[in-house]
Amino acid sequence: MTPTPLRLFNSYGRELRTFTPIDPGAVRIYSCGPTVYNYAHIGNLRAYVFVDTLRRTLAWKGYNVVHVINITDVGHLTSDADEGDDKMELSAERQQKTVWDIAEHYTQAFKSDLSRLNILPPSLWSKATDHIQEMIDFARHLETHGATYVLEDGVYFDTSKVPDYGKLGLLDVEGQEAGKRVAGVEGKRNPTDFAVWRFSPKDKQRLMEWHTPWGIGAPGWHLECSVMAMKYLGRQFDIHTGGIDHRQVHHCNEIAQNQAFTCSHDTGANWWMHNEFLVLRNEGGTEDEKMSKSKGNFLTLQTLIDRGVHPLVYRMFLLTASYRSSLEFSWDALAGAGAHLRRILLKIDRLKAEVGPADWLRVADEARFQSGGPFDYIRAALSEGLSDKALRYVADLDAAVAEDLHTPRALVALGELLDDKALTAEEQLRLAALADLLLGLCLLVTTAADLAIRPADATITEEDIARLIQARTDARKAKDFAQADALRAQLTEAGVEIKDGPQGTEWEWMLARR
RNA sequence: GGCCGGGUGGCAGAGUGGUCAUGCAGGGGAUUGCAAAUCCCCGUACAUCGGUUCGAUUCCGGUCCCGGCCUCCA
Repeated sequence: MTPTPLRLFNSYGRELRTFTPIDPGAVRIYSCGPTVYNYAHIGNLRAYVFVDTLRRTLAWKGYNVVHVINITDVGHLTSDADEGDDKMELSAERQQKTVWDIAEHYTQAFKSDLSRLNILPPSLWSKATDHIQEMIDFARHLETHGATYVLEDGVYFDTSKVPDYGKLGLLDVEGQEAGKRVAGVEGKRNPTDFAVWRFSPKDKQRLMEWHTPWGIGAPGWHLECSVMAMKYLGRQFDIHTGGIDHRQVHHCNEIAQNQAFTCSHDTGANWWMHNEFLVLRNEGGTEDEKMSKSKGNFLTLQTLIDRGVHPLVYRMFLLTASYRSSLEFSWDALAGAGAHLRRILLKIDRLKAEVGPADWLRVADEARFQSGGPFDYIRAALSEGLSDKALRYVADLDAAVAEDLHTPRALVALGELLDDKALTAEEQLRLAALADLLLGLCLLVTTAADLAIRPADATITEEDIARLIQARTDARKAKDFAQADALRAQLTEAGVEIKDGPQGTEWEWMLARR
């Protein structure tokens, strides 16, 4: 099998480029993480499934990966007009907790979401508040390079001091009208200038503030990423990821800070990659809208689970689209992904029964416990003895992800190989395990039955279900099919699906369908 | 207002200058007491109007509609 060279879309320049790491020993990745003042919504989580696909693809291609995700636990202002309150503080006040409790709670919730989605943990989590000293030092450094100036309410970055400001976002700096949507800050030299440090109001102590050479206040939110990425990954690393909304502002500003810091044209990362949004249709309307924490129109992973949707079904749903296309959320589409995944798992259940236990099957599971190592040895173990025909599917999978992480194509390949009668059962199972290295759907360790989870609003008890099923079995024995069908209808009504097999009648919660 | 990106069958979503996406849903059949699962079969979708071309859903231009960013946000 000839591997397809990995090509990744670089937002910086907007082009597909063949990936080559700076250091062949390890690919360094930085991902913008969450601000931990609320639960992550399922749109936020798309960003991390995307990065996970990137990491799996790199591991599949034989690379070591060092991956940093930051936790923003510094409150940033809810808006320019709303000074004094910040998100962390608001959240703390509302819940009568300290900001540290808030940060800890939502950080844990976030990590738990990633784990439920089978996302490989990063090599390092880095918290903004652990890097205050470094942020001050960094800002000072910028100052000595003449890239900042001080205004009444903060230290500002002068974006005219940097070459090509806004190139990543294709910003038309000249054409931007300052304050078009928001009252601009008095005294800014350029509309695109941004705060490196924001001073606290003179008359009010904020819950989170720090002393600096310029005054008391909190770091601007672009600062932390520049500082932490540089600290852990170096002045120039391989890939920086984030949501598409960061392309025009946050990342442009990060790049500007990096360039001013290093006095160079280097942006800080060779690849800047951005995932598109998950969008939600307006209530009753035809217009789509992104999910947004501040707008409150969001769904959490837990909401999905409460409605009987397994987290891996959500992951499956995300994989049906390219990370660079916006994806329309609907319960129908989600149910479709669930039905699809369920069918795949049923097939794999059958294959497992046919093939029986094997050492290579145990190896397949090890990918779940990797945290940055290449998948080479796993691929080797799984690929042993594959026919040419089977190897062509491996090449298909490889080509799919090599083309900018094209998971929809990988799913097509998976569907085809599970259908291909020219393959042996063992080959199909080995190939499914190989595909799962890239997809991360836990195909070999999850069963179709696992997907069916009890919806939070289910009222019937397991005991009642068992009783009804027994009654139906008795009715069937007595050939009272009318009674048997009535009992089935009763169970269906309660959200329970039953099926008669050779081992008797089994039941499952029906997959959530709105 | 400026900049960027879209509009593909019932739904989601690939892709391409000229016979195929795929999945889900739906229809028909086999099988089943009925179902489930499985197997077989089934759909002239490419916003719109012009242009280029032997040929355009795919290239170019106009129009309409939608989204993102310009404010914290994946």
